[in-house]
Amino acid sequence: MGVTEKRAQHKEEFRREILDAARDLFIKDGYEEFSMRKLAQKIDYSPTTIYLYYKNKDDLLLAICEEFSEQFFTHLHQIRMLSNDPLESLRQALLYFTKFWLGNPNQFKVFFFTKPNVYGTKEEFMEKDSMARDTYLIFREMVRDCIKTGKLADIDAEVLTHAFGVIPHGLIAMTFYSSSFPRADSNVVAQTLVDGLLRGFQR
Amino acid sequence: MGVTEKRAQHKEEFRREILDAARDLFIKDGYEEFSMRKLAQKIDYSPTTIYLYYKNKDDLLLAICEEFSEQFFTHLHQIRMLSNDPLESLRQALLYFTKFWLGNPNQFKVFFFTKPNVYGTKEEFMEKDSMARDTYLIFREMVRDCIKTGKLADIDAEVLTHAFGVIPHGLIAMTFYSSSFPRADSNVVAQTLVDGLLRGFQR
DNA sequence: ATGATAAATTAACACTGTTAATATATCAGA
DNA sequence: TCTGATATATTAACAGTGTTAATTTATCAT
Repeated sequence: MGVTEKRAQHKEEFRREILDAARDLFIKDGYEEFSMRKLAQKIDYSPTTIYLYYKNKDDLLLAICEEFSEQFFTHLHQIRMLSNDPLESLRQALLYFTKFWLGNPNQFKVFFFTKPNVYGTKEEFMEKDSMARDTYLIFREMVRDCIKTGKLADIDAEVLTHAFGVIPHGLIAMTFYSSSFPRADSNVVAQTLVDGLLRGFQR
Repeated sequence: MGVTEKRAQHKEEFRREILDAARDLFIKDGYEEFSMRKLAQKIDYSPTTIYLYYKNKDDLLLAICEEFSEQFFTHLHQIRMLSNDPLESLRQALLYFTKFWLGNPNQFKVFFFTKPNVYGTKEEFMEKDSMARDTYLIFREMVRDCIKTGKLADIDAEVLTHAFGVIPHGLIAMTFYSSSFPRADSNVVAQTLVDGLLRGFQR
């Protein structure tokens, strides 16, 4: 192995090391606690060193998001394959997301509440290849499956996808951000909402 | 008028002046741009002067929230009085919130996405008298109206209130925070969601 | 005019993400 | 092994945040 290759490999290893530390810090101490300086301290390097491996904070957060998106995609894929009832698949997908994010609030925060958004604009998200985009696309396909097979009302698929997305999104956002406002048990509300909405859109 | 009263009055006037400037800065330049230092500059005082009139940033934000909550409460009250159909009232209330917040994203942000929450914990919110609490209570009452009159399924009122709250909440949060992800027209989705959910919960 | 009180200010602290300039380590070729 | 180049890491700095303590300035009754 040439020296340039060895260098490249080492660089890749270090990138991973930083990413792992970042994910740990993120999950353990939370989004609010995360900072480049704290990450630097954790990996025993100066804060600026990180910038040699990741363009900036967003770049690092994006890498974390992509890791999780891979999980999402794989899971949705399985759900879709395992059942012949597209309505049941969609229900499971919705409950999967709510359950996952209820258990990983910080991950939810990076994903949806980073300013500016880690995935850029709506257009950039759709143009650039990413696991997050693939996840969105397969989710939309699951909604389309329901419409095509006549399980759901023939409403515009984009609208319906968006509408269903609101459920886990709103629920988690409410649970973790709007903690002042009275709330019932999140899991119960999730079940109720998913059931209610699927019933409401059935034709 | 005694001098102490004049002083007190002046103090109250100044509090208002700060509040007005704060609201302006907030609505115009947005939540992210708002800072105590910028507010101070706007009213031509030093940053620390504000602290003589408001305990801290949260205290100031709370005051803004209460102003808006008064609007909410009044509006919900009207809606409830004007119609005999509780289901229609609830529908209007939900659309009112979505519409209001779509037009006032920054207000939504203070309300639900301030860390720590301006209204404190769930318990503090329910114990302490506030316009926000009154708004929540009347909204819950509207949900109860629907259940009592048999318009909605007999599900726990807290759960149902929470579930309905998720709709405007999730929709706005998605629109303004998760701007990377593909979205259909927010107003269309709002209509679709409210209709769908009300249908799903009808008995 | 003096002394007390109220009001406003300056200085400071401990943070944040990020850049430019600088120092240190690594390694190929002479 | 010494030199020069390159890659890597560090320090110093900027402009910003909310907030507190100490200090100055203004107001007003005696």
